[in-house]
Amino acid sequence: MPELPDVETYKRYLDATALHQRVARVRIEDATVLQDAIEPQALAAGLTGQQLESSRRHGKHLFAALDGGDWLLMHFGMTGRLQYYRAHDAMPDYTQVQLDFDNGYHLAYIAPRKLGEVAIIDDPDAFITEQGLGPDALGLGWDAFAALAEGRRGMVKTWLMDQETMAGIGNVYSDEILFQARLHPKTRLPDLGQAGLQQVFETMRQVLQQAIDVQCDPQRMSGFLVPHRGEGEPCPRCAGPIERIQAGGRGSYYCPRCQPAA
DNA sequence: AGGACGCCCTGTTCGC
DNA sequence: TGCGAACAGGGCGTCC
Repeated sequence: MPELPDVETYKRYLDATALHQRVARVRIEDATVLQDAIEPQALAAGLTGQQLESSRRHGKHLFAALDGGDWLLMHFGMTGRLQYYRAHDAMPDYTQVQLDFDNGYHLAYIAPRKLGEVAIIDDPDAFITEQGLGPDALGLGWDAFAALAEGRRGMVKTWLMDQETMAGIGNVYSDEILFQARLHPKTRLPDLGQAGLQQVFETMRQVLQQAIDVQCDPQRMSGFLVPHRGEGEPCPRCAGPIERIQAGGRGSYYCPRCQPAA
């Protein structure tokens, strides 16, 4: 479930571990995550001899600048993550792509369900435009957020999750935002009103920032629905049973007491 | 435009 | 105990 807060946490992890070391070798254990965007040989050639100089995140995408000018692109699908580890430790299970640095350390891109993407691109901004990604959800101000809602009549949940509207929010955090804003998962945008929309905006910012602050550790997310995503789990507000319904084609967890239908 | 649905992908969980 | 179905969910495509 790597969404914006998770990928931001990965970014900080990468920044704290893997920058400014020369890539001595690239291991491609399984090319599925290259998604036909790049040939394995081209990925290896593009990374070997390079250093990761810096990184930036847009929504759920992470980009690392190479000193040669290109960028390493990483998307994590639903199970992807990074692990930086010592020379003699075992390669983590489900490592798909790994960078071996000249200091002996490794950076593993791990994705058990292979739904992510690893590639090399020359320009993140062009990539964002080509993919049709909207602005990063955490970089949005109120005016821009309100403008994105204009004319939209669908569910708030699917709107928040639509990466072309804004980038970064997925199923888990859209549920969380609606839970904390006390809105039913099927609430529609026109039913919000100006005050309701503002409430969603403020809750969105708060939820994303708080998740980042605790490095997405569910055990530290007090008051969050995240650690209670399961039918019959106790609601963190009222202790009533959490329910699951389909909304926007995804399983959606919510508290029927705290989030009554409008 | 919006929404339901299927597919990709595979480890884990659950029901019989 | 074992086996298959359901589920997890980001992203994409299709159809109504």
